[in-house]
Amino acid sequence: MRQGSLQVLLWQRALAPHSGRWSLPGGRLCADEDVEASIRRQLAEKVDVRQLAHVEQLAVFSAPDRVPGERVVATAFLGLVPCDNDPELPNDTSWYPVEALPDTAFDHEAIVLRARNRLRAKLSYTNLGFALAAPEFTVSALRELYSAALGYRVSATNLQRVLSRRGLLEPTGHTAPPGPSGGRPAALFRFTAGGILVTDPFAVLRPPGSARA
Amino acid sequence: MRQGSLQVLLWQRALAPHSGRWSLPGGRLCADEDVEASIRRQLAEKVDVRQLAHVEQLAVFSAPDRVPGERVVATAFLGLVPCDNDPELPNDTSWYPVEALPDTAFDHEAIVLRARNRLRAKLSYTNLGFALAAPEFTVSALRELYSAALGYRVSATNLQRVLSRRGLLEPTGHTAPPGPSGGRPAALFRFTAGGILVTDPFAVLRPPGSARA
DNA sequence: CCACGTTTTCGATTCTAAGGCGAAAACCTC
DNA sequence: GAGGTTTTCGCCTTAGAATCGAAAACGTGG
Repeated sequence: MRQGSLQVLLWQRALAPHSGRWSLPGGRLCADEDVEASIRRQLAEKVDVRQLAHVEQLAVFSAPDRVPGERVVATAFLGLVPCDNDPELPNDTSWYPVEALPDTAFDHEAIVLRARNRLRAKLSYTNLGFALAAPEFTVSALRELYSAALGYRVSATNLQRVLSRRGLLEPTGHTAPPGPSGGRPAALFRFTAGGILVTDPFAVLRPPGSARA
Repeated sequence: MRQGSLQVLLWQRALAPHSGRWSLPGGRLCADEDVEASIRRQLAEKVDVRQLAHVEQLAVFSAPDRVPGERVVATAFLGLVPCDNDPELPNDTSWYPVEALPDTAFDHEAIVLRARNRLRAKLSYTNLGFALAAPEFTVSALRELYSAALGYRVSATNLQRVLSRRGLLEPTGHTAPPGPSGGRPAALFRFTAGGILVTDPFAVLRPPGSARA
């Protein structure tokens, strides 16, 4: 989340093929690492994004002609950077809004769209939002974050109650200063610890008599 | 679904490493195919499972030591065989209940468990069940299928209503003959066409005033 | 310092959809 | 035709999300 919109970190290719186009960070898998270790290493090498709040496998992209001249199979990952973490970026690296991508290399546009869809889906049934938010946040800020990521406006009232009911949200006791035009100071919240929690993947067709603790 | 339980197709390895153990069907990726084409080819070569009702990527397994002596990165797939399709099996191939796997090779047990979890999750919020069911089925048969796959008993009444409400189920007009002990003849249903439909991945936090068409 | 606009928060109500129960329907066998 | 079996359907309950509006807590400007 950057400047009110969902953005993706791209870097401009210097070498052929597709030199000059923008691509997702990545690189080759080494002998002593699995794919997740590899993508974390690639990110740490090229940009200062060592604290990814969340990393998960997205999909394998393996069309034989996806990279001209060479057979390359890519395992795509979805990684989330908290909005309060603004890493130093090299010149050839930049954030781009997911809805307005530049000229991308290979099949990376398709990968980005897939990642966006995965994020949208998971936002609603997990607490994945915590990976995008700052450690402490107001409900309004969280609402803007969800709205931008989901692509439609969500109700702040409902967002707070849904997340609270699920036990994902807890008040910190602090309050944020009101804006320049006044207004009641907003209470600050944080997500409860415990990593990604799937709210209820089997939401429907539950076992009988399981009134959901 | 075989004999009332969720089963997985395994074949017994003839060569080292792990000779004699049971493994998931698979093989090497060729130059002119993507991973999905590859897994379909592997299945068609080794067993008569050409009509998979559903195939989807599961995850990449890439621990450096997952296969001794050689670096092998595997893209695991989840494929579903309808319960009315009983393919001819070679001698070294067999169905095994997911809950009672034999001695498996490599990390294949973990892969199977991951696949089972994915199936369970998707059964509740997609119409993926159609890929396990016969073209026409009774609600009772569908209930048994869901119960076995999910691992707990579901109510036939509720199952029918939930699926119908979502527009995933439609009556064929035919009826199945009653069992040997009598009983009202069951109506036959089919899943509505249209491939896999995600019921509502954004189930919560919907756009305002969207009462779900 | 007091009325007014602003923003957040909280409670009450409505609405949707799943869960549960029992009666009725449609078949068998004896 | 009586009794047992299985399926089907309607009604009711319950949970949780959506909506609405009032109250709280702050600024600003007269």
